[in-house]
Amino acid sequence: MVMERKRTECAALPPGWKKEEVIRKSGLSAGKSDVYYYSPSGKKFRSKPQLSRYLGNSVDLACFDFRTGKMMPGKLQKNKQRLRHDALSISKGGKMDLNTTLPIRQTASIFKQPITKVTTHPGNKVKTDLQRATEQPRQLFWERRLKGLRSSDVTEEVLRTMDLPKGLQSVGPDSSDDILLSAIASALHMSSSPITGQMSVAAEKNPAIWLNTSQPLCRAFTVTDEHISRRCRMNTARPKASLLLSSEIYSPICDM
DNA sequence: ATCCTCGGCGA
DNA sequence: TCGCCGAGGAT
Repeated sequence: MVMERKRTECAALPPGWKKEEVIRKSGLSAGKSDVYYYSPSGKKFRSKPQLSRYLGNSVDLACFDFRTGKMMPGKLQKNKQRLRHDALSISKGGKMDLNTTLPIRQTASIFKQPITKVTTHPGNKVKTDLQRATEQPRQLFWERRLKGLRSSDVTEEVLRTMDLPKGLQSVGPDSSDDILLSAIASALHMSSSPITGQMSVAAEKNPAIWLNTSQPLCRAFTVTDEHISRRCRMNTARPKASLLLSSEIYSPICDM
């Protein structure tokens, strides 16, 4: 007979996290117990440091008691954040777990090593630049993977694709309007800085070298007063909440 | 290969 | 004593 073990939802952690307590049944430590936690994706955690590393700053475990699974106010113990090899977070299903803390190598490597993030390096222009040190590397033309993606509403019907204004022109290989649309929509979401398109003239001739990966694959464009006034007139005609994503963010594009 | 379990080290 | 994690055995 197989002993079923209860994994109980842990209220102190984000939804989906389960806790399990296993009693040791033999050996010198018989009668003692081990506590494990399971992420929503099924990855097993067997210590507080391991859990802390995984959740990062999104959850403050300072007063979290690993054994009981409850927050214990007034229990401010030290919580050092060592980086060790279980940073490689492929879960049981073979899928990469989401929400892993940043400075950790997520790509496959025969060496299970964390990334040492150097943010202070006098004399080195690049690494001293906080913007660049924080920025994740991006694949050139990564937008191509967005090809074919369509938005849909709750009834699963594919919504009308948005038309791009003639002023926007694509740059790079495999240039098509649907990729460009996805790229711009993505850029608006991901970046807090202005979307300008590819400013460098060289990017048009040799995008593989001159491409600015934080900008969408389109030529530099300008928005005129004419665009904006037309935009305002369209406002009242737009159907409400037709997109799951924020229509406010998309609106400058779809009707311009 | 992964998973489970208990030993054993260090705080 | 307890938390953490290595490592051997199980699967």
